[in-house]
Amino acid sequence: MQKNLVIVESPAKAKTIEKFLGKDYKVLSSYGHIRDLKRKEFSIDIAKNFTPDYEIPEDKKELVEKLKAEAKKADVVWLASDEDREGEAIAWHLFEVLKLKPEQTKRIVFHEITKTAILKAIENPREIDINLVNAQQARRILDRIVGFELSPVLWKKVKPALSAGRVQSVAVRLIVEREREIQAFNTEASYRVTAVFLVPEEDGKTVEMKAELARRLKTKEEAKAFLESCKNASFTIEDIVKRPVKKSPAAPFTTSTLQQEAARKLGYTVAQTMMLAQKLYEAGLITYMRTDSVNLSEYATEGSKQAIIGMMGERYVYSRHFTTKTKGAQEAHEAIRPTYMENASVDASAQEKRLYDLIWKRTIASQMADAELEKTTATIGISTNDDTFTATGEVITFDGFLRIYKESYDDDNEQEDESRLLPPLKKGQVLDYTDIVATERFTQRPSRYTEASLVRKLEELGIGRPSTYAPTISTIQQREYVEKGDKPGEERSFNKLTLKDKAISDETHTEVVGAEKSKLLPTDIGTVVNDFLNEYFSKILDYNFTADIEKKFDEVADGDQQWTTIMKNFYKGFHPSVETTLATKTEHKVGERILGEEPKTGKVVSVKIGRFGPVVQIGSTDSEDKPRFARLEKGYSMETITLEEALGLFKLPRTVGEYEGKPVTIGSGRFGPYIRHNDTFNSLPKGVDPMEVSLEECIEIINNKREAEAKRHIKQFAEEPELEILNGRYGPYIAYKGSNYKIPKDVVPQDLNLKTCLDIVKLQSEKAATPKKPRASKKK
DNA sequence: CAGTGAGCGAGCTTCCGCTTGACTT
Repeated sequence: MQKNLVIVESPAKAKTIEKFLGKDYKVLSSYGHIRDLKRKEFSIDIAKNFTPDYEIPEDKKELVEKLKAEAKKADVVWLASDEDREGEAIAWHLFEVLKLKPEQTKRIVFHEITKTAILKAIENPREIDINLVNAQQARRILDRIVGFELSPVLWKKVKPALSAGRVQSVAVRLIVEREREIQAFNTEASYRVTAVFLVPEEDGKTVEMKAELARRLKTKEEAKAFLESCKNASFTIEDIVKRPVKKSPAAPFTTSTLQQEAARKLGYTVAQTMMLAQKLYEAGLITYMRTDSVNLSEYATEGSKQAIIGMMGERYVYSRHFTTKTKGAQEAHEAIRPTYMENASVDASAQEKRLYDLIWKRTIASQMADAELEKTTATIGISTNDDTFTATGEVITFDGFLRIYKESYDDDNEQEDESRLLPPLKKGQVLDYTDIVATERFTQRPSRYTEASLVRKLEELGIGRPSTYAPTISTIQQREYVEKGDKPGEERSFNKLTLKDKAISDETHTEVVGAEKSKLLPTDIGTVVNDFLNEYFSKILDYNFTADIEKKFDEVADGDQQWTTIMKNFYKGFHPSVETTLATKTEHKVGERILGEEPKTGKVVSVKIGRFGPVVQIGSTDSEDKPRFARLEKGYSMETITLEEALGLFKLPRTVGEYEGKPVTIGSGRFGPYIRHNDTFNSLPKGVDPMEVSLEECIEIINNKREAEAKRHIKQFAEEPELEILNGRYGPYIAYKGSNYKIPKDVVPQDLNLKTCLDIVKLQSEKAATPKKPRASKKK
């Protein structure tokens, strides 16, 4: 007979807690929410005060049955989900679904998973906070209304299977607007002047010292005049200022900052980071990885302190308590930190190790002393004018936390290295120069978002939660609103004036600027959808929408406001805009652009979003003959394509000749240009121009493919024609009755006989045949 | 993967936030 049942959200947490609580407690996990609005239906009865229609999803039914059975057996059920809006709702759904009785149910919360914290929580149970639950219901229902009313508008007006939502649509807006800012950006040039002075040292040698003119010069004439004035000038040190500077460590990791630093320092995508962190968490090596809190438990600060003293001594310790500044943070967990601070490294995969190392260092550094630096600024006067040069140097007098960890920034490569030391200088000292250079510099356009910098921006706006940053980024890419890609830089020439040996030289140099790798770029579809939503649903796309509505959810949580009132007010404004948008008949399709006329026929040439993406169309539907279509190939965008380029897309398919009595044609399909011959399709390799490719080249490609196809079949057995050894993308494998089986590495596939093949099949199908319920999601 | 698309027609697509699986031929 079980006395106590404790339910938490995560199974890893359950395992740990069970150890602390002993025999009288059974600890199970709910695996997050156990009930939600129906997946495929609207599930909200607007007329009945927004009554939600909840259901237990298919893949949760077995679990819920188990929880029900265990709850029945227990005297007391402790609902120990997280202490935030979602956690409270999970507790409430459990209470409802498991049909718990109030007198047998206790709601408890704890912020750290230690024995004392949990025992303390058990001593201080409370009841479910229905206001907090209602705030969650309001959040959930509002998101469903927005998503399920807006998306169908897009299906009708733009393209089927698109989506819109409170979070994803704003994420897309950020990316589209950044792209527009970049297009509209005007660079301004100015001249930056640097000088190299010679400073004599005590031993008679001289060292070079770099200095920069305190202001920038606007024009080439101005720069030239300035250098001219320096020709016969003398340079004197007018002032030397030394001042101490302190640097403090960054706060411990939250989900968002971990994603950013792992991207900058380790090159991980946000999804990768989360996957590795999950592994570390499940292995008990780090605390929970989805958090917006920078708080460390006392256990962690104490552990850090001991580790720092042990490694570096007392002087390096400085206990700090960080507080969250993030909008809408709910702080149900600790910051992300190592479970045990004494573990400087762990036994895990190479990638996991690197992530752990980052987390360990960041945590330790957050509990370390400030770094102390001495910054020296020398001002150098010019005898012939009022301008001054400044030389700066920096020395670290005490490394403090920098000994362990230095935070990275997105524009690190742009930053000048100031960590150099100035040579010994005296006030009044006169210096010679070796050269003075005026270089033309340009203002920089904003840079495109990376996955991680988009996460940072979303968090700053209070949009999205730690558990959704990675999924949101994947959604907007799946919908093809955004794609990750590179932008080549542009060549730009700049002017450089050098004063050396009392002569001024004038040179033009070139540089490549603005090259970007793995950035988020808006697609045509993303741009069209964004502009459409922004025009008709500007309120939802407003960067402050989430923050404003969150304030109202907080009022609900505090009991100052009915959740249904919030919904009524929102719906009153929102729903009519959906109705009118649907009713609005427009002459042109959303995003359509007329390019001109086809010279031969005079038919209208336009670009628009078709059923399968952006297309060029010649002719209209109301004319007698059907319009012709061509996909927009990569490299073209609806906003910039010209009439000539658009017409060029209709040059395919073209016939290049005949081979084996059958025509060879070049076409352009969903996956790029291809050669069609005798009902076979052969992709054209990259770099081959589909307009220029010759018949001979095509024949070679066709034959190569045939050869590869022939090599695909390694072996087959007369006794069992259904079994084949094939060569695939991942090497040789066995294909048998519609399934594929891996061939062990130490086996030469040619040497396999039928029996060993069947053994492999048998072995692997047994392994795979863990009798789990079939996956709910079906693939098309 | 599959190389399509103005209308005969049915039915489908979609949100955000909480969790971890089952897949890697």
